[in-house]
Amino acid sequence: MNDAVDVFLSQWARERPDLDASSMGIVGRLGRASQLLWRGVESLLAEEGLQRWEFDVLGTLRRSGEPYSLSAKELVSMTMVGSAATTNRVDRLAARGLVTREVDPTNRRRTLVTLTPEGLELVDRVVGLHVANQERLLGGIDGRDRDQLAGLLRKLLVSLGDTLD
Amino acid sequence: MNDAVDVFLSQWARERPDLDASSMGIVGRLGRASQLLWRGVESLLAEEGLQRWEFDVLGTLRRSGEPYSLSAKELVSMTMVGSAATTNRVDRLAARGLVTREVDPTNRRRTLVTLTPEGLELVDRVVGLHVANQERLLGGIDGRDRDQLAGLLRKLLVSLGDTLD
DNA sequence: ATCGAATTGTTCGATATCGAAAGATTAGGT
DNA sequence: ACCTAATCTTTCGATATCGAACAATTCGAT
Repeated sequence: MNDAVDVFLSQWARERPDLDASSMGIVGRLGRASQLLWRGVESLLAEEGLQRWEFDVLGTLRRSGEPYSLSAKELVSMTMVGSAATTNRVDRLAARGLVTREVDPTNRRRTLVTLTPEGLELVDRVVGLHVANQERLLGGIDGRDRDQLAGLLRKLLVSLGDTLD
Repeated sequence: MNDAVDVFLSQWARERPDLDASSMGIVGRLGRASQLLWRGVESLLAEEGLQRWEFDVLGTLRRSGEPYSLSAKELVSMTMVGSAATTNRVDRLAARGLVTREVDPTNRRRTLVTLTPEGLELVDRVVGLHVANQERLLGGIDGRDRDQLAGLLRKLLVSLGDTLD
């Protein structure tokens, strides 16, 4: 059984036999797998009335622990999206009543974003479904392979400098 | 050494110990690794005056072989981007003189997109640098791990249904 | 106390994407 | 031949993002 990247690689091998395309295969498969997995994630979230970016923000607040409150800056660094997009996201979540936005009284430059009870209830319910769904999406590879994959990805990430300061 | 996903996972483990977050770890690491690798790819392409989507289209035409010509529909299916975006991309590449757009005389519903000599020269030069760059980006993991990773990703992709018709 | 630099968020303009509707062409059945 | 359905591409409106410019606040040195 071939995957879509096999075709990609054989085309390059035919057209440019001078190049060793094996590293293209890894980068290509990583991107492709990530894309397909996230598509599966999005489809579950959509059933619960959430977009991926919404779950991203709500989940970030939730996993930060009580009082489920982060500054805009912290959200930026934890979600890997820019400050402009974060402003926009918080606007829309606040409009849905899932978070509140308030000025931090101890430092009025900061905006505190906090889960509302509705937001907390929603994210706590959806995260369970989300985990089960990811389990299902990975169902095609068994536990041993899964551990191996996790380990290799971790090694790759560390080598790419994906560490926290 | 921890990667950024370790923190993510330990936060969830603290807040929701009832959930088994290991599958979240795989999906998260895949997405993260893919993001970081593509960032490295983009940075090389930018040095050559190309954006990722441009290389994506030019490379797709190049690897299709002579006469380096595909219909818009074929481009859509090979690049995984919608038809509206493809129209837009071809517009801009044609404006740069890297491809031509012509109506297929044998079926005037079809638009044929073809590499110009300039486009061919460019993509043939850049793809070599691109491959070397990907080799560099993956430099942190050795050959054995790389093969293992490629195999696992391939298995995952097949299980996700990423096959060609 | 006050001025300039640093920090934090928001606004603005540009960019790229998608889905749905529309336009143009071809194929198929009668 | 003709009409309808199918195919292929483009257009349009909506969405989400980014970087740079801007505004507000705080910090630090004098």
